[in-house]
Amino acid sequence: MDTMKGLKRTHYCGEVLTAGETVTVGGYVDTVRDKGGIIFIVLRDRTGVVQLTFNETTDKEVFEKASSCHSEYVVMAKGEVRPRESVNDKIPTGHVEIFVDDLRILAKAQTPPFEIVDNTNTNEELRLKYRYLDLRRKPLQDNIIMRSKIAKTARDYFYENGFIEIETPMMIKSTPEGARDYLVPSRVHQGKFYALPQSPQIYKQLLMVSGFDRYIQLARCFRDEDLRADRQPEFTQIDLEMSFVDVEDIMEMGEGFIKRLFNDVLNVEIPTPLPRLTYTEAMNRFGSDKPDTRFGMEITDISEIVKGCGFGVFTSAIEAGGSVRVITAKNAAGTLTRKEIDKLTEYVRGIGAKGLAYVRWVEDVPSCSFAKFMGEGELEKILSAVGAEKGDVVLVVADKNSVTLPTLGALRLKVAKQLDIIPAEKFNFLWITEFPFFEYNEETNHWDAMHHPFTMPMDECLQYLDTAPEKVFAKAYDLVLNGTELSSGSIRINDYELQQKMFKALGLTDEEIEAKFGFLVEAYKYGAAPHGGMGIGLDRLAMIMCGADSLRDVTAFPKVQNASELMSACPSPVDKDSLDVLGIAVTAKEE
RNA sequence: GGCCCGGUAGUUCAGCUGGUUAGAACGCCGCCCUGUCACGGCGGAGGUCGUGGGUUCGAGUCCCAUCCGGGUCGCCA
Repeated sequence: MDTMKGLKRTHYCGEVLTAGETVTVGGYVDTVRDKGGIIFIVLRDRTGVVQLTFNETTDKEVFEKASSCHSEYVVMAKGEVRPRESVNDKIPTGHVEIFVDDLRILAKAQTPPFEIVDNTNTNEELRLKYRYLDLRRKPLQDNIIMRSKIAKTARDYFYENGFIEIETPMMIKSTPEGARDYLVPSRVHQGKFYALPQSPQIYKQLLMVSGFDRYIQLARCFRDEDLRADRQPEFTQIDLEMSFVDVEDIMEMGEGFIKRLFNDVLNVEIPTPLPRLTYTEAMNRFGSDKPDTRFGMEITDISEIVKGCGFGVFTSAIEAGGSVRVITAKNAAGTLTRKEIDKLTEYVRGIGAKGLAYVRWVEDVPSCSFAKFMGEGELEKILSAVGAEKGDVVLVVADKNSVTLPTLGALRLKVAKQLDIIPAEKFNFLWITEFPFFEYNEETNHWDAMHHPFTMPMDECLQYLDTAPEKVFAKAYDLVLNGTELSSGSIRINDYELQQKMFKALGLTDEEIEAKFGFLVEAYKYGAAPHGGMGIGLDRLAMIMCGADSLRDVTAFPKVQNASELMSACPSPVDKDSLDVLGIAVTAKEE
């Protein structure tokens, strides 16, 4: 093994080099092409690749060393840049090569368990076990580098707008509401626990009480809930809070950031102001509070048309206060065969609907699952109301609104994916505004806060707080990108009396308020400017900007579905002494 | 916790209604080759078929259980 004594790197592999200069590069051996009397080594670092050339007759010793190199060896090479005899147009450095006169093998490498190539189809499980090798691959390196650019742009933008970066604690008081907390046992206070923050919510509000006015943090957040492709148990939020502001001010700041970010990082122009939908409109048109607006297939309410028809499933849903709604999949009759529609029916049953009616218009006479209940001309009326034509498939759900809308919303996405009508290159941003403040919990029979309990109701709704919770809407706004919830924010209650009233409306007793949020409500007694903020999901933002399908592709060391990390095999048991110190006994079955 | 999909050389896969010695490609090893760049040529090694049971004369293949991974529903104020 060699040392790098006497060598100092002068260039990265991906840099465009000028013929004639002498350069020193370092990197990983990508491929060795041994032609006999001449050897080509492709050297790779995070910036790209460059070809090293060795000639047997020029320097036997260097040549021998080159021939002993294998994939993934770590080497440094010094030599003269020369134009190539045959140019490779496929790579940026393809017109030159480095004719090496000093080669150092700094580290040998075992053959990796999978090839380090850009387009791998190696099982992700194996790649995650050897994550450090997977991260050598260019697509992942590019993602991680783009994520870094996003973080830098966030800091640049918010610093320029007068924000102050402040770190809030990672070990905080557990407030067992919403998502499950990750708990950290205390050695000093046996039997007591810290929680890892689900977000810095309370602390950033307190920073406003303290008068910092504008706060920003790239905040690590933790939620002990099951994973999804777009959900990791630990994640990062671009978390901000501002004082002396109302809804418009924060949305404006958020939009400015998005515009700047996409321009700086992707060179994409995002037109502002971003489109807005109220929550109610989003639900009615798209069946979702995070609609993907890159395609149409909006929901139509046909209750008025079918309310007198002979189909009991429709009429009874309407009579019970629900509705009959449809989505129309254009030119889908070919893809959505009877068999496929049966699958969709199974799917909607799985998410709470009782069934799925359909019209599949493939022949001159549409085939309709409820045709025998339709009177003269009724089906035609429905089809014309929803703008259906030959070749289309109309999917119908009848139920209470809390079922029809989300079901059709989910169906809309599923069908669009099946039909492959979602344009991948679009970035459709959308604000969702005017969220209902309360959500009726049918299990507990009381009203829960839909956002969090510190959210300010809209000014004109304050009068209904005691009398009609369903009429209260919140100063809350979500930012949606291509059907993914990117950001969530609100104006907070800065008035002590009002906060007390909200807690009461949510059914919290004085004791509960004191135990959970005592220090926070106490703080508001000492005066706080009107304030609000938002938290932008950095991981999801990076995922979409990289065109990745999973957060794992933009997270250096991600967790898998059961929340373990395959490389280090955590979580793991700890020895008995460690538990004894904490006063903890494990009663659950060991894995 | 429920449902669906997957697990066969280092990797990606094939392997029929159960039937000789489980194949291919890439990778790896050896030899040859002075302009390759998906280098090429010749030769070679490499398999507890995720694991444990069961059915059978015989199991990669059928059955049961279990582990691991992915997706999804629940969950995510």
